[in-house]
Amino acid sequence: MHMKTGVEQSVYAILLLTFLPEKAVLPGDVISTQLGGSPTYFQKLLRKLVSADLLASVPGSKGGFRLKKTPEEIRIYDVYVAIEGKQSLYSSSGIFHDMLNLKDKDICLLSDLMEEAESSWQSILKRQTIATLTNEINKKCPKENLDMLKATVEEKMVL
Amino acid sequence: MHMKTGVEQSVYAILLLTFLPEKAVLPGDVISTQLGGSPTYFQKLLRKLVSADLLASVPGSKGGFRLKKTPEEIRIYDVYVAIEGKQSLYSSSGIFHDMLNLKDKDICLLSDLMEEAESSWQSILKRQTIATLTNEINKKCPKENLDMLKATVEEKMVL
DNA sequence: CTAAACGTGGATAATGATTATCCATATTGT
DNA sequence: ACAATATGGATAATCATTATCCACGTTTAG
Repeated sequence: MHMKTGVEQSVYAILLLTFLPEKAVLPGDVISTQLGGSPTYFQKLLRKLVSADLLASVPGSKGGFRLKKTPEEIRIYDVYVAIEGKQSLYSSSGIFHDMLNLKDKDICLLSDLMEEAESSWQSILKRQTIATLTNEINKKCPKENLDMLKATVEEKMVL
Repeated sequence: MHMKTGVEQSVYAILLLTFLPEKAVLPGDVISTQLGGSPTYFQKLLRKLVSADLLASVPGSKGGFRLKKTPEEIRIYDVYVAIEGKQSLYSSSGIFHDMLNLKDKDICLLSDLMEEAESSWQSILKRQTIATLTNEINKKCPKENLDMLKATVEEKMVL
């Protein structure tokens, strides 16, 4: 049981896009080379973020991706759902049914507990947004490195 | 990201063992046929539960498994850890480091949030024990089926 | 109007984790 | 001694995740 690395990659990709000025756009290749993952898989991730309405995409030459919502509106939970889907962490395999020879196939002793645990987990992920992460960047990393990153984004962006 | 089915199987295996009288023991094969999983894999699961000190095992003819703790002492969380291990749901892939060219490889914007979410999730799983599940059995399943299960256990147990 | 740069979508392969099987060994009861 | 059982290791099968490739549509530049 482990969270997909795609969630982390997506969060940082979105973070990168927060440095774009209004209406500018960043090509997928630039994003993936900056973050260092596989370029083709990154396109798939970005695609999911577009489907989830977190990013907007512009096709064609001078195309790329930009935020569709403000950093304040994008919760970490939204990114998680965009990549992992809405399926819950736990789902009964029907073993309780087998053990007791029950007629009702959906009875499960654990489901209530697991749902409660998961929603407790989710509530934390709903509390923080991309905006809160950008605030923490300054505390966690030297200004120098951050400025270098911003410079790269401004250099590579289009429009 | 999905919980292993082994966790659910283990919980129900333990539940089954709560029906054993003191000092009696149930062979692994009986457990797996009653729950309907793969027998050999079930042995592996039971093994992990023994290592985690939740079950005691008796080798040899007339051997098998029994609880090593009372149902009140076995938290769902303990079963989870026994099967899935102590590794956390999230672990940074170091992508933040790559993105910003940092020297310190362990900086990650998400780790605090994820740890908080996970510990919130765990706290729910620590609240309920096998004993609380046995209490709920009576509400969720007809007495008839439960009695049949208990009869089977008494028939198949040894010692 | 053509070419180049980009995103889209589908098919499919590579990788890795989980589940399952097999076998040799040790231990206990009859 | 033999049968039944747990143990532990090696390994295979299965499945989800990650990665690659290619054909296609759209936009911009020349």
